[in-house]
Amino acid sequence: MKLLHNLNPPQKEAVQHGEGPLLVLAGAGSGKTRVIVHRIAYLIHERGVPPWQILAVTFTNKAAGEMRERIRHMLGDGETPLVSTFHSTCARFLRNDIKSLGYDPNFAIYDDKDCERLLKDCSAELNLDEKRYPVKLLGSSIDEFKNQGMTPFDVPADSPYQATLARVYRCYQERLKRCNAVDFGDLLLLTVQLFEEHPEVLEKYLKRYRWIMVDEYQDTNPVQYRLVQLLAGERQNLCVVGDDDQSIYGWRGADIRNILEFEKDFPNVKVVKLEQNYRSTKNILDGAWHVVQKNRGRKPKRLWTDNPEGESIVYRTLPNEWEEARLVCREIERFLSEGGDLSEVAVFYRTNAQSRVIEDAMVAASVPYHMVGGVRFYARLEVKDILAYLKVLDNPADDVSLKRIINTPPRGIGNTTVQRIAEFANEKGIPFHDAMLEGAYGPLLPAAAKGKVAAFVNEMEGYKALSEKLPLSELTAAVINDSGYYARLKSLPRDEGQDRIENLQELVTAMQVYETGPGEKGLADFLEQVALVSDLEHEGDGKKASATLMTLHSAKGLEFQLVFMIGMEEKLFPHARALENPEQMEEERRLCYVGMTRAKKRLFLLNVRRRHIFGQEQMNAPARFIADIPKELLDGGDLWQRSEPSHNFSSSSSSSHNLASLFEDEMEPEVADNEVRMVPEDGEDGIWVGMKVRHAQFGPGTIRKIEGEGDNQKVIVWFNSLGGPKKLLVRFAGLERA
DNA sequence: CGGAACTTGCTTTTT
DNA sequence: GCAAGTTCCG
Repeated sequence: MKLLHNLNPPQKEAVQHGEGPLLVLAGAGSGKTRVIVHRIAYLIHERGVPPWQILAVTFTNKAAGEMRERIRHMLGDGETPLVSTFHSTCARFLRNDIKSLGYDPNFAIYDDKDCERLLKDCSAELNLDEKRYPVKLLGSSIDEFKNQGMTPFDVPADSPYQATLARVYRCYQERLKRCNAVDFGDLLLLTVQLFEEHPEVLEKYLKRYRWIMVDEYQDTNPVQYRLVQLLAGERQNLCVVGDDDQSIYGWRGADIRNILEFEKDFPNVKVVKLEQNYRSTKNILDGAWHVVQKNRGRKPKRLWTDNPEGESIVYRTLPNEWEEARLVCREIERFLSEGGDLSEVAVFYRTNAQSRVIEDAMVAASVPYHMVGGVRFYARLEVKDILAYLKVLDNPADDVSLKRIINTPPRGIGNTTVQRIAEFANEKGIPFHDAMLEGAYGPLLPAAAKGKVAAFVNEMEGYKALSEKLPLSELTAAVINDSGYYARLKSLPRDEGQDRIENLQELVTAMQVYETGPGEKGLADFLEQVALVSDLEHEGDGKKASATLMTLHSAKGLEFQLVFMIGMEEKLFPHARALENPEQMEEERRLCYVGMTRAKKRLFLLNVRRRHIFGQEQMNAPARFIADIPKELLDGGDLWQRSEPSHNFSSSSSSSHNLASLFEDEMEPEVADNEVRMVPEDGEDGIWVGMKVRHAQFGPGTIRKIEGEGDNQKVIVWFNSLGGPKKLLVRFAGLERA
C-alpha cells in the first residue's frame, strides 16, 4: 500500500496524525481531498480502524460523491466509511430517532417554496401586513434563526418587530410539525436538539462514529459547529479541513470564525498547513493572491508553486454580453484547436441569470456544454406537481403538497372549498388531509363540493393501492395519466406543453434508473434523495466532453485548464448587495479568489460596457478586483478600461473609444449605441430588408430577408466578400449598421 | 369555477 | 425579461 507515496511533508503529517483534534489549513489546490482520502485509508489500514467508525461530512453532494469515489478507488469495493453532506447525515440520524422529538420517521423535507406556502398561511393567521412583513423576509429570518441554533423560544423579544418574528417562527414551526415536515434548517437544528435533549441517542452515535472528518470547515454555521462538537464527543478524534480564504457561504450563516478560532476551541489541536499549490501557474496564483490579500479577516499566508509562470491572465472588455459570450466561444474553439479538451473548460458567473446568454452562444457556436445547478430539475412546476402526489401518498399529513394537488389538474374543487376545509383543519388543529376526509364524508361541505372532494379522495386511494403493487416509475406514470395531468399538458399550446411533458418523462426515467440502482428502492427513499440531492446527476451523459457552466459558488473544489470568469463588473461581481457592507465585500473577494484559483493554465477575466439587467441596459465599472491584479500579470491590464480591440466593431469610427473614458456615462459617444441597438431586444426598430450592415468576419453586406422573431430572428445577408448570401441568427451575428 | 389578461417584483450565491 | 401571482370576465 503506497499510502504515503507522493505526499509532501505536511500532507504526510496530516495523514499520519492519530487521535485528538486536527486542523488542516489547506490552500486552494494544495491537495486537500487527497489528504482526507489518504488519511481515511491510513486510519483503516495502518491503525486498524473499522470503516464504519469513520464519518466524513461535506457541504455539497458533489464533494461527497467525489470523495466517495476516490475512497472506493483507493480501498476497493469493501466496506466504506459514511461520506455524506451535513444535511443527508442529519436526515439519516433523524429518520432513526426523530420519534423522540414527536415527529414521524417518514417526515417530509420541505424546500424553500414549500416553506413559503406554509409561511403565507402563518402570516394570514397572525394577520400580518404583507408589506411590512414580506413572506420572503420572514423566511430568511427564520432560516437565520435556525442557522444560529435558535428555537422560537430563543428569539429575544427585544423589539415589537422581533417579537412578531418570534410569533411567526413559532406558528411556522407548529405547522411544520403538524405536516410532519422539516425544512433544511430543521435537519441540522433538530439533530442538535435531539442530541442535546436525548443524550442516550447521542451516545449511540458516539459509540458508532469514532472518527469525524469535516471538509470545508470554513463554511460551517453555528448549528453545524455545535453538531460537530457534539459528534466529536470527549474523544475529539476530529479532523477539520478548510481554508479561510475560501469561505463563501456567509450569507447562509457560515461563520468564518469557526475556522479562525478552532485553535481556541480545541486547545490541544494539531495544526497542519498545506501551502504548496499543485494546480495553477505562478501567474494565476499570484493574481489570485493579490485579490484576496486585501482582506483583513484572514490568516496571513501565501501559497507557492513549482509550476511554471505560464501565460498572462487575460482581461478583456466587450461591448455587451452577447459579444462576451461570443468571445468565450471563440476562445474555446482556439483552445480546442490547440489540442485542448472540452471537459477542461469552465465558464463561471456570479448569478444564474447570466447563464442564458452563454448558453445561447454555445448553441449557436455548436460548443457542447452542460450546466451545473441553475433551475433545478425537481423544482420545476410540473415535476413538483407530480412529486406532490407521491409525497402525499408517503405522508398524508403533508398539507402543502396536498393543497397543491387537490385541484391540479382542475377537478372543480375551488378556492372556497379548499378554504373551508383549511379553516376546519385549523380549528381542530388537525392536518388538512383529515379535514378533507371530513369534507368528503361529513356534513362540512355543500353536496356538489362534497362529491368532488370524495371523488378526489377516491382517486388518491386508488393510487395508494397501486403504490403497493407497482414499482415507483410505473406508479408515477399512472398518476401522470390517470390524474388527467398528461391530458391537460397535451391540451396546452405545443410550445408550452411539450417541454413539460418531456420533463415528466425524464422524471419517470430517473425513477427507472433509481430502481435499477443499488440500495433502497422505496418511495420514501426516492423522495429524500430528491429533497437533498435536488438535481439530476447528468453523469450518465456518457462522459461526452462538454464545457462546464456554473456559478462561482458551485465552482469551489473543482479545477479546469481553461477558465472564464464573466461579468466582472461592479454591482454584478462584486454583487450590488455587497457594495455597502465591508464583510460582504470581503466575501466577494474570496469568491473571486476561489474562481481564479480554479484555473490551471489559462484564465480569462471578462466584462462588458453595457449589460441588460432586469431587461434594462446598465453600464457598470469594471470589477474592482481587476485593478488589484498587478499589471505585469495581466494581458490587457495596462489598458484596463479599454475595449477589446479586435472585436470592437466601432473602434475604427472613433479612436476615442480606446481611451479610459468609456465607462463614464456622460462620455459615452452615441456611436457606440449602434452596435447595441443592433442586438435585437424585441425585434423592434433595429433592422429592415435592404439595410446595409457590417459583420465582423464577412464585412459589409445587405439584408435580403428577415425570418422569425425575437430570439430566433434570422436574417439572410448578401455579403460582398462572399459574393453570396449567408443566413445568420441576428442575436449572434453582431451586425453593425454600415 | 376556470382561464385569459394583466401586474408585479425579482436575483446573489445552496442544502 | 420573465415567471409567478392577481384580477377580471365568461
